[in-house]
Amino acid sequence: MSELSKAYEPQLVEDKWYAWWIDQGLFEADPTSSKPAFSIVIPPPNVTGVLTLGHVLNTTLQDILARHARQTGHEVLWLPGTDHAGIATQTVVERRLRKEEKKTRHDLGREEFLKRVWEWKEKHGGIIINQLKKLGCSCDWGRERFTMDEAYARRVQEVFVDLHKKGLIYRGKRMVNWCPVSLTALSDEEVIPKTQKSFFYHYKVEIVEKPGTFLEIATTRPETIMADAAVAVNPADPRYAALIGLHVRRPLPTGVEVLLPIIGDDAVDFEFGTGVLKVTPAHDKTDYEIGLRHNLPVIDIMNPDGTLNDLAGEGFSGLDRFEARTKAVDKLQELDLLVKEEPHENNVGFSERADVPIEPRLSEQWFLKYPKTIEARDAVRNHLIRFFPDRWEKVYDHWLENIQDWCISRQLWWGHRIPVWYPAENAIGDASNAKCQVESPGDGWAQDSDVLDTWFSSWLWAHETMDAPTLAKFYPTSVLVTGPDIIFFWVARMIMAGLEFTGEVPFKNVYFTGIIRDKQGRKMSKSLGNSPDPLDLIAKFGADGIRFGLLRIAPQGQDIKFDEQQIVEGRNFCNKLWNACRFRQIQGPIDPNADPAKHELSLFARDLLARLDATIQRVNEGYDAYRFSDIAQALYDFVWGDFCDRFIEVAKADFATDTPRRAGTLATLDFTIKQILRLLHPYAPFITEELWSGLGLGAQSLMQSGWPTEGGFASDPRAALIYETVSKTRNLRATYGIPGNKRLPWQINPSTDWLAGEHAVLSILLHAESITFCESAPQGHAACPTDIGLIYLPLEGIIDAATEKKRLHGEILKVEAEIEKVARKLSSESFVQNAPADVVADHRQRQQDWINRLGELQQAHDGLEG
RNA sequence: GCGCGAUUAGCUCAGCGGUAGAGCGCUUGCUUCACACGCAAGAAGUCACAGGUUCGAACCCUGUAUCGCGCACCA
Repeated sequence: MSELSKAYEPQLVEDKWYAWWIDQGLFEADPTSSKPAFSIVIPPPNVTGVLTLGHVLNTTLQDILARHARQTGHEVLWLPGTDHAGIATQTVVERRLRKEEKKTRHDLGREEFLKRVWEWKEKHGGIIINQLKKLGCSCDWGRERFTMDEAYARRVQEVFVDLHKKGLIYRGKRMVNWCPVSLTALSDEEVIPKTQKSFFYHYKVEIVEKPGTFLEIATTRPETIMADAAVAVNPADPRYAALIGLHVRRPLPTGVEVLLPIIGDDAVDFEFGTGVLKVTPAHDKTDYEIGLRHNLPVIDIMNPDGTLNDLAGEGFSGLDRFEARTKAVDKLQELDLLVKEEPHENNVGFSERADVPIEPRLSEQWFLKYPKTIEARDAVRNHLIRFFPDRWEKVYDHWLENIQDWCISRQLWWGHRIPVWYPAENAIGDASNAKCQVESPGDGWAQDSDVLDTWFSSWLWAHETMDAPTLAKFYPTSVLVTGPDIIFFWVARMIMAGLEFTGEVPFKNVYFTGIIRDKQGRKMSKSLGNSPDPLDLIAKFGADGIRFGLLRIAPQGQDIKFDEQQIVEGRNFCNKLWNACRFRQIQGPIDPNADPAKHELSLFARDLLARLDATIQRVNEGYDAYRFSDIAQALYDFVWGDFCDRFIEVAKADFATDTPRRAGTLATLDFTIKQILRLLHPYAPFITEELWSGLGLGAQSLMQSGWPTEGGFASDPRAALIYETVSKTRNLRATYGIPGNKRLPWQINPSTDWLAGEHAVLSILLHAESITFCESAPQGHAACPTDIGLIYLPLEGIIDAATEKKRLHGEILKVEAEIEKVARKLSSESFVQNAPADVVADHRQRQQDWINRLGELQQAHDGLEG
């Protein structure tokens, strides 16, 4: 083959290999295969979304698992697809419509609007999928699914009908979380509490039966005074208990006299505020419940869009809720009822999508009483499903323990229409004569106008994306890789759905990724503009660079502070590997079947192969424990440190002249490169495939070449002694400002008998002009004690005696400190008596080694003049 | 309020009972025939704080502080 280029250029090879993999059908899952199954369903990204770093992390992890599974002999299904993302997608299309045509969805009508959304989906739906391909994802694309595919959508509706039949789905008038911007109900999980700096407004109301006596009330929402139906105190509160049964005058709206009863209710905390609570059943969840207990009227003063209606009275009607708040305060001031405004921090629920405070609102919605909650809890508690990291088990359990019914209807158009039919258009919402079935009962029947929560379709994703043979082979899936932010939205619900509709858990393991943050620790977000475009990064550094770089800093379940530098390092690592292979290529033809065991090997080769074994073991352990950054680090250390920095450098000695070691060293290189490429392939699929092919290691894809097993090589500690010695001599050079490229005449008085055999290697590593072995200290030389003996350099013209004395003195101080440390430990009776014998022996040995070294240094030091 | 994470070199993070580590950055020297996306050497840390367990603690236990994240009806 042609010679490799000087630097790895990912742009030139990535597309080619991806097309080839597809062409070879390597990502296709065969349900009839006899191999053990390994399966993952992708967490479906929003159909109109674009790739974020979060996706990169998430899908790279899945790709690593999928490729690793293929290499270890599994039949792999990685099932891709997208989610219709109800609110998100509808909002995008509506915004566009407003901008470009100055129209609302109501101007178009339901049918026409949905046509537009589908058009939008067709246009933008493929973007993220293509981006995943750029990343190298090995999904079985022929099985791509969409949550609104015809068959899938039908199943969603069938599931609704089924649960309705079982009595788990019901329609009810409840307090729900209402988003005044999206104009729909939301589930509790879609409400994000945010701490707000607001005000506590204290105002007073007169007690009707005791003119001139006032009660002081503290509220954060004075704009709802007009909807108050009572004033509540705790019956156990001595300050107010006697007032229960009396009445107060409601200050707003002005112009009408409304008397509110003073009621007693345990829900009132008398420590909080003034201990007097204004009860607003229409606009607060707690107040609604109090209202139910006391039979209070529900006075709804708000329109769906958050403006006030006519019941709010003159001057408030039509105002936005926040304008109304200011105005209500002014009004109280005018009436001389405002006592004070106090700065106050409180938690306000925000709509996840629209990012505005939600309104608690009484409304008719469809609710689901979750099925299989007990079984779902047990499945995780008894480790039928394992969470990685396991701390999420507690979070999951706690949520299920306190689970509330799920509001599943949405007042949107984009989504799965609720399969409930009413006898006439004007009867919509009246459950009394409704029919719950997928098909229309016939002419004259009108379908419920609402759609289902998006998660009511995605909770079926693990099984409804598969046909019968696929289910038989690949379900339950092996592992789910997702973010902990959707543990309730998706993970928990999928477990319940799996148990309810398949009788099995949907997956065996769940790996929760961390969340990617910027350098300052903030979440990536569009508005902050701190979210780099992964496509730019791929273009700049290659898909392998971003994959490896990101994975190396993504420890299990810990949030990740993103820094482009990490991607640079990933790219550099790829280039390092590339050049190591290039070095090998320059030495001559490669033997794809090289077997180092068949050769006489240098001690360095044996040491390298032992380290390769250790690396294989580290990597395997990493996969078992889902410790992905450990795997990346193990490979980085081995490739860069053991292979390049050490072995390739000593190998140069074997290639400089035609030595008997040459064949063994070549075989070791070939074998090790082969194993490295296999081990690294899941993390860096493109470059490894390119090298595999380029070096002629196999005609088949690397993906099909199996997984390395440990070769059982024993390490050779002599290698480390040489490497350390070389380090010492380089330090010597640095101390005297002797450039690395200056050749030096070394003399060595060896302390071992095997050193002479390594003459050529030492010559290269020490960058020697000559190396001679001696048996005693030569005249006029400085001595450097090392693990393999005393090494000498001439003083004349190279070493300055005074500087060398100083350097040695520095070393002596360090060694003395070490001796002191070990001695202190060994002098402790209790340590010697209680510590395990081998630990004590270890310390003794260390002490002896340091003492010996000290002696040598002392001698070298004292032997110098000056 | 309850729960969960984090706190180790300037930065990003490993290490989780037996001599404090890596990469980047920094300083210095190298166009040494794979790689300057590189090589080599070096400086740099009372492992947040206080107690405890242990022969021995960055690591285990108990508190405290700071930051972050969940959960909870506190108006």
